[in-house]
Amino acid sequence: MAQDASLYQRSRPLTASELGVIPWLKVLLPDERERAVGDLKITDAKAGECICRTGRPVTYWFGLVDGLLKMSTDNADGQTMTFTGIPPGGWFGEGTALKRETYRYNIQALRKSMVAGLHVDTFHWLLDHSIGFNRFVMKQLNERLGQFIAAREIDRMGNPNIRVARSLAALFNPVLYPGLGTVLRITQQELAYLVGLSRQRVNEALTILAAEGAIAVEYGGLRVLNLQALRTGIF
DNA sequence: TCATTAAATTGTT
DNA sequence: AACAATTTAATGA
Repeated sequence: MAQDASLYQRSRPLTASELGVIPWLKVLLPDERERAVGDLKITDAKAGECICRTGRPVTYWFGLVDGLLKMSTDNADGQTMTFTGIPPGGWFGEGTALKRETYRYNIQALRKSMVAGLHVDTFHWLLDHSIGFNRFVMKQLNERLGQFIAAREIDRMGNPNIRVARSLAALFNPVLYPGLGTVLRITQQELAYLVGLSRQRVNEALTILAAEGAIAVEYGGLRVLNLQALRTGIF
């Protein structure tokens, strides 16, 4: 339950390889890129730690360099509803950063993660100066909208197998998370937290999905063989 | 580089 | 929820 402030204090500049994971840097012009890189900070987040909590003022636009995050919100009953997971290369909070509001959801680290932050002022400067950056953010917002709608459907679905399948498909969404290849490093325990099922039920679902040929289960992760099948639930 | 040990992850009950 | 089996990571010769 560390505060945001302590996160920032542990921050440091990024290494070259860490910069390579940030998708939108590639669409910037040299001078824009220089300014953005100069302002980027990176911090470690321990497993279970909160990156941002609802109600806190926005100071940074966040992106994941390494690890796995979960985006969720607490509804009135105290139940937490998970919208989506965020794999490396994913950036979030642009909606709230745009309006300089407070966060509307929680971002929690599912395992030890490295989180990069860009100050909102620089975020706005990029919006004012870079066409490429605007295009990236717009595409991101549009995709996110679709994800939130899909998340509602997933939560309504009773069949856990389909639920796991859809959640995996969401994690693999290549537009929103371009940094991801075909292998997803996620343990079944982490996936269970993400989907909101028990680990053994997730294990069962994964076995079925593997038998259908949609994925291949590996130690400490899995490989997506048929993304279309995961999305539609038709094999 | 290889062997041994510890830790993490998975598959079952 | 607890167990055993398996895989990876770490350690040291």
